[in-house]
Amino acid sequence: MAEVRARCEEEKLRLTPARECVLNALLEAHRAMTAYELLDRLRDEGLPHQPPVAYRALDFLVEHGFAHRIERLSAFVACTHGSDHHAAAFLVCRGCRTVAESKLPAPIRGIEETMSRESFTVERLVVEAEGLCAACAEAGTDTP
Amino acid sequence: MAEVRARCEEEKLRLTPARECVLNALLEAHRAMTAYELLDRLRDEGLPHQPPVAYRALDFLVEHGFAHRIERLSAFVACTHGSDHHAAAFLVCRGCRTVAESKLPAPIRGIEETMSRESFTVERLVVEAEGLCAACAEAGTDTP
DNA sequence: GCATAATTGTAATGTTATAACAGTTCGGCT
DNA sequence: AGCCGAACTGTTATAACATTACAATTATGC
Ligand SMILES: [Zn+2]
Ligand SMILES: [Zn+2]
Ligand SMILES: [Zn+2]
Ligand SMILES: [Zn+2]
Repeated sequence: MAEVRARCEEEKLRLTPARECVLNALLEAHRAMTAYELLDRLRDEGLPHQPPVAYRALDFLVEHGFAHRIERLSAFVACTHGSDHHAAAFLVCRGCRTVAESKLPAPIRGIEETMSRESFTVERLVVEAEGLCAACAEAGTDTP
Repeated sequence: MAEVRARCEEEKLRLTPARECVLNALLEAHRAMTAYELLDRLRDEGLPHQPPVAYRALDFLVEHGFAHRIERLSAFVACTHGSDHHAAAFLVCRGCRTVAESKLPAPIRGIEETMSRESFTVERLVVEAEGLCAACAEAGTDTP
């Protein structure tokens, strides 16, 4: 959080109350949260809590690399790697919705050939592995 | 479509009218369609058209590998590779919503180490590249 | 034929996301 | 200090996507 504040100072970004509240919630949760869960948090903090408030804060956080959207969950997590808008892969537990973030250093074999064959311009790459984390696999969340 | 009918015969799957109508729509479209677009199609064909009809047909088609869900679009495409429930990567054009499917032969470098470190069990892998297809890049869909 | 499992029909509801627009605050400029 | 335009906020309304629940029907194996 201190890191984030520093980066905002440095890059002249405005970390307004709603944005800070949303980021704090994500940092504390250590798991993916939906926009509406974040709205609840905003309400608890006495901040305005109509849907656009959360979505605007999330747009800001995602745009500047402080958070990521998890497509599989229609939900959001705090970024666990400092650097700006990097490509990443996510391990998404369907049991507890925790998300582990892994840097994505290498291009993905199999996709580049199709890309070049179709001359497709990639702007964003989504890589999400859905499954069970160690704790949920142990607990048998799949076959209760 | 003939192929699909053959596989259903072989595996004793019931390709009911709603399921067939939805699959036909997807095969003809050559692009991702939402559940509600498919409901319109069902209505046009005189079939029932409440949301669960489309979602149930799509569940069937996805489960048996005849279609894929594109998370980025909350939409669905027909599978362009015959074999059953294979991993795949998708090139998703944000201009025209066409989707190119690429087989995903190799594991993704960078994600396995995190997987094993966290002892995470992967059940499904989502790989979607969002960008512009050649036609849309040409047409300048991004800066109109 | 009869039990069972799979599928269908339908209403109601829940969840996720955006459009639109008036008002306010911020930062740079003169 | 006063003004401008850009960024941001507050709010209402609505669009788009998805599921629950339950009764009714149809297929399949014995
Ligand atoms: Zn990150
Ligand atoms: Zn878990
Ligand atoms: Zn496929
Ligand atoms: Zn296109």
